Amino acid sequence: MASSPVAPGGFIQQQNLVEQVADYLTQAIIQQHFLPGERLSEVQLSRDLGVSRAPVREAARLLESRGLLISKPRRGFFVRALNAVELEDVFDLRLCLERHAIQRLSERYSSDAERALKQQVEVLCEATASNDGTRRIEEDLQFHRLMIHYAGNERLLRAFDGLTHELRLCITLITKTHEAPDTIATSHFKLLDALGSGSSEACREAIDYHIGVARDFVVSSVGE
Amino acid sequence: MASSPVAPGGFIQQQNLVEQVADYLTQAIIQQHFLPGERLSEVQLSRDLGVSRAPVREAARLLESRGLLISKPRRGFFVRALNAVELEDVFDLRLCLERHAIQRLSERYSSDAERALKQQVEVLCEATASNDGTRRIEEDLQFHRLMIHYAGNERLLRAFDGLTHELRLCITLITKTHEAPDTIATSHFKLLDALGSGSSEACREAIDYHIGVARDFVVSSVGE
DNA sequence: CGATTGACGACTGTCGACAGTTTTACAAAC
DNA sequence: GTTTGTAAAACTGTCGACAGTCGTCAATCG
Repeated sequence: MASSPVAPGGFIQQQNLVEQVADYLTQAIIQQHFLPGERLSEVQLSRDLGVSRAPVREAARLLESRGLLISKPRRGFFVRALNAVELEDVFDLRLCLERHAIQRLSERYSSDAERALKQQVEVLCEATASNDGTRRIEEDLQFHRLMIHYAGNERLLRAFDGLTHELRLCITLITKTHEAPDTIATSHFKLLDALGSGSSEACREAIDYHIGVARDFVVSSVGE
Repeated sequence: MASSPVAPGGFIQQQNLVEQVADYLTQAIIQQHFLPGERLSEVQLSRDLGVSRAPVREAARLLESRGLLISKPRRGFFVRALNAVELEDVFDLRLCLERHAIQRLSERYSSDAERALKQQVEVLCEATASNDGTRRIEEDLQFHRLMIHYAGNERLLRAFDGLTHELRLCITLITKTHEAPDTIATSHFKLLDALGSGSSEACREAIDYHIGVARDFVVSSVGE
């Protein structure tokens, strides 16, 4: 979407303001225009965006529920700063969710799901080749999101989405380092192979390795 | 638990209108003063509670993030109605989280944790004997919350708390049916035994059985 | 020179009001 | 009796304003 902070003047007014502000804030946080720990002023934001404080507050509360902001009473909203421990917790929970998802999916693996996942791996490979780090990560997450989607538990998917919001907090840190493109592809193909084999042990092994690599990669990027 | 340093006795008057409204709404929904699917009018609520619409809106958004309400644009907030499928999804996710938690806990089972859990089982037994259905369920959930707390992943605990909010949606349905008191006690003691044995297989087996029973119990209560 | 205190400024929590939209009520036509 | 069209009522989304509170910083005191 619009990556640069737009000047308030002629902007489209199709969606509700809260979502627009939430999108703006999310992008601004991800792109580190607001640094971790930084305080956000409702008044300043509403002035900059040309809206009143009400939608700003609601958007901030939304981002708080997603873990991107934290609010201190009478102090306002602050950009969430993830430390190494919290990040490990996030990946531990992600492992928990994806283990369960791939287990459930292997029990009901349809040709539909297989086709969609294979296509997404191709999109991911393409994104990797394009050298757009952010897009690569988004397509990577999208693959896992699809996997959980086809696992057939909507509530599980919601939990995963909640995690990805937090992962995006340190997305720029991750994009700074470059993983070998072929590694990414083969790593995901192994997941597909495990699913195709129908072996729940193979699935668990594959996802454990996959998430473990991602965790080590991210945690080492953050704990500098 | 470190997260709720509740001051005992008459503590400071809550200064947060939003929290007060949220608590009121939560209780009203749990006690079915607002029925599932019912629409909540911001104006009416603010009149009834003697506050303006702003805190009501924020509280409603909070409850929306907890899954107790859902909002439709330009329509307002509605009490969430869980169908059987969603409820099964909730229990499937709960199984996912608790499997992981008991696994992690068995790896780091301390005498501290053991003591706290045993004490909580006693509290639970007491609550069961008191014939207060709501309190029994709350103490039951508290046991599981403690278990996940001692598993050492704060993020995992948050995910569990998000689930319990949804479970409370049908708490009255559950309390209407009565489980055998001794069954509840022994079921939790088995979890403690599994943890004490240090066997991850035993832990998994115990939690699978435990959550499975709870799921069947609740789903059969709802799917009238 | 360091600690304390008091005023100033900025900000959040809360409020009432207005505009546009959705729902409802009602009447007319078939 | 049913359907359709219209108008009123109610509601949400958004706005600007006010009051209480918190942090800052300079002036004062030890």
